[in-house]
Formats: sequence, structure tokens, C-alpha cells
Amino acid sequence: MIHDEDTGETVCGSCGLVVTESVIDGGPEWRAFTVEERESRTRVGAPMTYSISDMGLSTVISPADKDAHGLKLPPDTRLQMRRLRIWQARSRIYSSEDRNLAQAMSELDLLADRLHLPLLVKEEAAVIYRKCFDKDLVRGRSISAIAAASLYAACRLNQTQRTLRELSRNTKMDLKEVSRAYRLIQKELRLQMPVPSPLLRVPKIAAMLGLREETQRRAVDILRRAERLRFTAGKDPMALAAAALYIACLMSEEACTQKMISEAAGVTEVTIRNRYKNLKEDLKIDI
DNA sequence: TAAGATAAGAGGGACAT
DNA sequence: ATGTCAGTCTTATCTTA
Repeated sequence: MIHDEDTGETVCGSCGLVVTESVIDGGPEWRAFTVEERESRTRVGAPMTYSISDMGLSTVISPADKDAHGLKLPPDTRLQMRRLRIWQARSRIYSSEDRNLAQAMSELDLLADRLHLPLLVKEEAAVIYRKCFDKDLVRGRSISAIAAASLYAACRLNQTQRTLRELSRNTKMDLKEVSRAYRLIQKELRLQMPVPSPLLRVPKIAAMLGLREETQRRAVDILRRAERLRFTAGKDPMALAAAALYIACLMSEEACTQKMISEAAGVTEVTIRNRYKNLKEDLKIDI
């Protein structure tokens, strides 16, 4: 086994197989060159994070009735500490705000995990959820719906290719609920979403079908031309990408049926046919 | 068997009431 | 707030090559 500190990969020394891709580095994230620097930068505690309901910053009073030197506390101090612990716990979790956030964050965790979303996206979703909470958008709606919608919004903002359907499939809710919540928060928070480009969907579909690089390139060409002529507005990007790939397959004589593409892209064959038809007409493509 | 055609229905945006 | 309209996409079924 060879461990590569730079990439964090552990690689088998004889065959080159990557065993684990990410290794947790327990060391500090800063560097220090002098003793003074080291001392001034040293700090204690977990890093702050948005995906724990209190951002990981709350104080925890140790349950052991000992002082800093490990000696038992005198009885009256012990009683006082016990009372403090109770109030501390109440103020942390038992306020309705924190209960709400705590539940939302755990749902976010679960969902992000299932969809293999990067930490960055999850943290952004957590920020969005907090904004929703502050704007009072959660009251009267389900926490799960707002949490799922926040995650979807974070995906969109980061151009991370996940469909609303993929998201709702991993929750108990149906697509309608999540998309309603998503539209609500998009409107209320005035989120400026990047326009979803069909170009970015091509690799995803092509990879599922194992299509050649050449075919992908042709599909991208077709979509570029269509975008330039404004034929793509208002159409499902996934459907456009699927249709372009279908045309590309025909042109490069790569065997691929509409059905295969429709399954990989998550759009129906009929929709692919429609997009295929007007792409062909609009761009005057002869196959 | 794959691809095309047709029709009915759902859901949401734009716009008027 | 509620209703209507055009356009998109889905589901289902039938036809064609």
C-alpha cells in the first residue's frame, strides 16, 4: 500500500488500484513557522459548520462533577452545575427554533449523503434553509419539503447536475411538494439561478450509455447551434440533450434506440421525438 | 421491433379579472 | 385571489416500416 499525502489516495503498490479516495487529515489546516505563530494559531474545538443546528458552537457543560483539576466539586457547587446543565440543554435543543433546525439539518445530511453531493453543496443548502427559516417560510409547511428544496436550490446554484426527480425519489415526498417548495424559496429569496444548459447534461447521459467521445462532441455541436439560434428556450434541457445525442448517434452510426436514451435521460420517448423533430427542422439537419 | 402519430391529462407561467 | 390560455411534457394506444 502506498499512501499519497497530496491527493489523499491510498493506492495498491502492485496493481495501482485506488483503495480509498479520501482520508481524513486530523492535523490543523494552518501552517506555522515559528513557535509564536504556532501558539497564536492553536485553538481548541470543532470547526464551525452551518450544517449543525447551532453551527457547532454551543457550549457543553461536562457531566462529570469535577473541576478543572479533576477534583470533586463541593456539594453546593455540584447542585449549581446540575441546574446550569439543565438550562443549557433546554436553551440548545428545546427552543422550537433549534428543534426545527436540528431536524432540518439531519434531513439535509441524509439526503445529501444519498445523492453523493459534495459538502459545499450541503453547506449552501443549510444556509438557504436558514434564510427560509428567518423569512418564516417554514411555518405551516413541512420541514422535509423545505429542506429538500433548499438542497435542490444549492445544486442548481452550483451547477451540480441533479434533477428534481432524483431528489424527490430519495424522500417520502412526491415531486409536486418539493417543486412547490423550491419555487417558493426561489421567489422569496430572489435566488438568481444560472440557466440550466443542455450542454452540461450530455456527458451524464452519454456516460450512462457508454457512448463514444465523438458522438458526445457532435451532440454538443448541435446544442451549441440550437442555443445560438434561440431554439432551446422553454424546453427541458434534459430532453434537448437526449434528442441531440440521439441525432449524434444516427450521424456517427452508433447503435442506440430512443428507448435507451429515454431511460438514461429520464424523459419519455415521445418528448425525445418531438425535440428530435424540431431540432432536425430548425437546424436543417439531414442524416 | 423501433420509430412515428395521435389524443387526453397534469402542472405551472403569464395575464386578466 | 381566481380563472383562462398557450405551451410543454407525460402516459397510453395505435399504426407504420
